[in-house]
Amino acid sequence: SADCVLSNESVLFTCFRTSSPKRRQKTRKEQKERKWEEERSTDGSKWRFLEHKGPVFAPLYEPMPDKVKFYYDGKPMKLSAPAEEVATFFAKMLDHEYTTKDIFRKNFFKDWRKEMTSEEKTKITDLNKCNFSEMNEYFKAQSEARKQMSKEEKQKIKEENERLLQEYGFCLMDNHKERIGNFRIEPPGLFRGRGDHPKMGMLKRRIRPEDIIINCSKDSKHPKPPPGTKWKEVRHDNKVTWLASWTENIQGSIKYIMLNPSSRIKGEKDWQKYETARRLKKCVDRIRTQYRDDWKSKEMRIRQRAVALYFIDKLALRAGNEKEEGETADTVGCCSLRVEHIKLYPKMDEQEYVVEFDFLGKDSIRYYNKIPVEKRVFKNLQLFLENKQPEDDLFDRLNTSILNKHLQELMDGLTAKVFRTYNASITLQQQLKELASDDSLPAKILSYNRANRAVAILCNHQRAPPKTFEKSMQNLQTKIDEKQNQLSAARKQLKAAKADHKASHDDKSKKAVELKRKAIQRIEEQLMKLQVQATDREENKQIALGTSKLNYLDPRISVAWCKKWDVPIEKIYNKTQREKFAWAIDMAEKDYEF
DNA sequence: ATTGAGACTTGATGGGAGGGGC
DNA sequence: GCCCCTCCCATCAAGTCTCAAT
Repeated sequence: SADCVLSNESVLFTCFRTSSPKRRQKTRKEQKERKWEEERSTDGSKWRFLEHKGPVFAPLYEPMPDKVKFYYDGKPMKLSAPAEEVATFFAKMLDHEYTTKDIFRKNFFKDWRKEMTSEEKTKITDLNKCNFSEMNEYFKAQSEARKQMSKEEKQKIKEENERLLQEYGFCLMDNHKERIGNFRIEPPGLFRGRGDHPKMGMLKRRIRPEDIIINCSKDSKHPKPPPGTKWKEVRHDNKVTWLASWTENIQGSIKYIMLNPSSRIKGEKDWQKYETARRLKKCVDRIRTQYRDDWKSKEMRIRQRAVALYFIDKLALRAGNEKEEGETADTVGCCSLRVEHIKLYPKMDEQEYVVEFDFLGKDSIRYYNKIPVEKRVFKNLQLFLENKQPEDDLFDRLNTSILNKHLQELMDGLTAKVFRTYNASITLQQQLKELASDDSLPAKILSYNRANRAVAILCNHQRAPPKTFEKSMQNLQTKIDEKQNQLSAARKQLKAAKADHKASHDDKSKKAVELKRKAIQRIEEQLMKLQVQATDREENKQIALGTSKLNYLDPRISVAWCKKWDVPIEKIYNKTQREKFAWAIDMAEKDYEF
C-alpha cells in the first residue's frame, strides 16, 4: 500500500510523461492535444495568462404591448415597468403546477410587491385577484410564432448566436484558446427549487455589470463593461479557475463563469479524480478490513464512522453534509441520515438483518433500498437507534468533516466521494468483462449500456419516465411486428422462388433466389436491431445513464473497451463527450486497466 | 469544534435541432 | 420532402470539500 501515500501531484506528472509513447505517431492530434503534456506549476497556481471578453448579459426587459392587459379584481390595470416584468415571470409559468403551490405563491407575491410603486402596493393586496391570463396567452402566441418562423429568420438567429459564441464563448488561457462553459449570465426569473423548497417562487434578480467580479491576468486585455457601466471589481487571482463571478440573491451563494469540460484545466482535474480513485483501488481491501474491525470498537464515534463508511462504500451513498434548516429542501446523505430514514428487519422473507432505506437525497430524488447487512452492522444500527426520536440523527457522533478527516489519514486525497467514483468505475470494468462477447455491433452496444446501467442503478441516477415512453414503446413494438410480418412474407417468397428455380433451372430464377436470400438477411438484421433497441429502452425507463457516464466512469475504461472490441468510439461518446474525454481517448490503449 | 465563504463537481430537466423512416 | 422522435445541450440548482476565522 505504499502506492496509497503517493500524492496526486506526483502520480499526475508520472502519467503525463510515461502514459502513451504511441502518441508520437499521431500527426494531426499531436498538434491539437499538446496541452495534456505541458508542465504544471506546483505552487497551486492554475494559470499564468488569462484573457477573455467578460460575460454576456441577459437581454433587457421588453414591455408588454398595450393591448395585453393585466387585470386586478376584474379591472384592467397598467403596471409600472418593474412590476410588469416580475408579473410576466409569473404569467409565463401559469400552466405549471408550481404556481398553484402555496409557498410558491406566497414567496412570489412578497417579492413582487417589493418591485411595485406605492400606488400599486396599495391596490394589489391579493394574488388571487390577479389575472395574468392575457399575458400568458401572449407568451404562448410568441413561442408559437417563433416555431412558425421562416427558415431565413431562424438562420439569422442562429448566426447571431454563433457570432456571440465566437466573440464571448472563448478565452485565452496560457497558450490555448479554450471554450467557456457558461458565458451567458442567468436571466432574471422566479426561483424554482427542486422538491419541497422553502424559497420556491422568490424573485431571482437581474444581474448587472456592477455585480460582476472579473478575473483575468494583469497583462491581458481586460474585458470592457457595457457602455455606461462598471464592473464590481477586476482581480487577477491565478489560484482559481473562474473568469467571472457574482453573488446570487436566493441563497446568497456565489456563481461562476468557468471553462468548458473540454478545457485543459477541467480535463486535468477530471483525470486526477480518476487517478485518486485508482489509488483507492490499491488500498480498498485494507480500508475495508479496518472499518469491519471498527464495528467492534468500544468507542461509539468510531463504530458510527465505520458503519457510515460501510454504507458509503457498499451503497455508494453521498457524504451528506449538514444543511441550514429552512434554507433548502430537506434532503440527506449518509452522515445526515435520520432515524426516520431507516427501518430494521431482523427477518424479512428469506433474508436476515435487512435494512430498509427510504429518504430524499440530492435533488430530492428518493433513495429506496432494502439490503441485508452483516449481523454486526445490524446490531450497531440497533444501538445507534436506542432512545432516539424519528427526527434525530442516526449518526449523532459523526459528520462529513470527521469522516473525511479520517479518510484522509487512510489515504492521501481520500474523501467520501472517491468511493462513488471508485465503485462506479470498477463496476463498469467488471461488467464489461462479464458481458464481453463477439456479438454484432448493436449487441455490443447493448452490453455496454447494460454495464453503464448497472452503475447508474448503483448511484441511484433516476429519471422521470419520459412522457412519451408508453407511446414510443408501442410504436417500436408495432415496428417489430411489421418487421416480423415482412420476414415471414419474405420467407414465403424465397420458398416460391426456390420452387420456381427448381422448375425452370434458368439463370434468372437463380438470381431471384439469391436476391430473396439477401432480402431475408437484411430483414433479419433490421429485426434484431429493433429488438435490441426495445430491450435497451425498456430497461432504461427510469434510469438516467448520462450522469454516471459523464462524472463517474473513468473514460479510459470505455476507450479501451472500444479498442478491444473494435467498436467505434462515436458509438459510445457523442461529439461533446469526445471533447470532454479527449485526454482519455488520447491516452488509453486497449489493455488499459482501471 | 463550529461556522461560513468560496470553489468546484454533480444533477435532473426541457426545448429544440437535426437525423432517420416513410 | 415531411414529420416524428430522439438525443443533444444549455440551464441552473444542489451537492462536496477546503480553508480560514472565531
